[in-house]
Amino acid sequence: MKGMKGARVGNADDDKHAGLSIGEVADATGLSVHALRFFEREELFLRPIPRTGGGRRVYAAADVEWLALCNRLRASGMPIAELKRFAGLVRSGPGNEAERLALLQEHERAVRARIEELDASLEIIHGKVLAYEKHVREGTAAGVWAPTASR
Amino acid sequence: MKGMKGARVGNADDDKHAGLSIGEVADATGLSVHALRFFEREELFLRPIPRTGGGRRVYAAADVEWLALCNRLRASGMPIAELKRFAGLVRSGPGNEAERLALLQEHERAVRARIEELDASLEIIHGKVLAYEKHVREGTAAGVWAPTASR
DNA sequence: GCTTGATCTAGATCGCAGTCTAGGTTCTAG
DNA sequence: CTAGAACCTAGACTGCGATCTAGATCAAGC
Repeated sequence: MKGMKGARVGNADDDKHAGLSIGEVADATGLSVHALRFFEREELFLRPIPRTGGGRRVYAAADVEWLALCNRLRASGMPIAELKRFAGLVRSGPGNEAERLALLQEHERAVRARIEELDASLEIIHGKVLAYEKHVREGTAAGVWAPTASR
Repeated sequence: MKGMKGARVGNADDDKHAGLSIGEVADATGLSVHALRFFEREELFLRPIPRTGGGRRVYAAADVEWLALCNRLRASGMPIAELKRFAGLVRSGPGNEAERLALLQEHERAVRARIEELDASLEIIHGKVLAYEKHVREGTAAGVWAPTASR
């Protein structure tokens, strides 16, 4: 029972999972323990993460859920600074929902724009792929290949 | 006629545009002159860019076309290192088309995967936006908002 | 000829988002 | 009691992709 991380054995909350260690949260979210500490320094959590008597972080399921959303926002290109702003809004409680909405809408807009840009690039790239496929298949220099000329 | 950069006045190739200055290429491609020099150091061009007697770079239309493709590849997330590899393949002339094709196919695959990831994130984010819109409209706490709890 | 703007090289610096290190401390199984 | 895994803090370092600086040169219009 060495590599069992923070699971307090025979603690009766083996199932209830009252608190999670940083390692468990890392496993659950895919973030590294380094990243989790970094996120905390950057104030990306919705609350100060509480500690055990020994000084270790004790996360709740809600923190993991929040991190899952953070992961989505990050994966869709939201910079840390903006995520931080969002976290700050949520942290300061009700009353700023319109602001949060605006932030999310703006991000949604950005993501859609990014997807469109990728679609446009994809079209070009796919065109190149087709040209090269044809070239490789038939030997016809339909794309452009001369080292000096271009492409 | 001060800000006319590299256009050689009355040189008869006002229209033919035999050679472009770095500034003109910057304007044409959206890359900064710094970036263009950086690209050259990184060997991303298909040829050594020739110089005037005075040591200034003289680009050809083909270079601009190549940069346009580079921009597309970069915009779709291709790292400089991979672009460099591609440039190297093209530079070394015919005979490696299959390798170029493989590189482009792999990139196409990566771009499609990235788009799918963004689509997935977008769905989540849009869901949040809808929840917040409803909340702001109706005051119903349908999303999750408590500062301590989560979200 | 002189001023002004564009360009040159080499190298330093930047922002982002972590990642890693050093030097400890805490826990838990055996 | 002890080994070893997991954890702690503060701060240094990394990789990428530029971007900027310094100090000089070149080119064009007046």
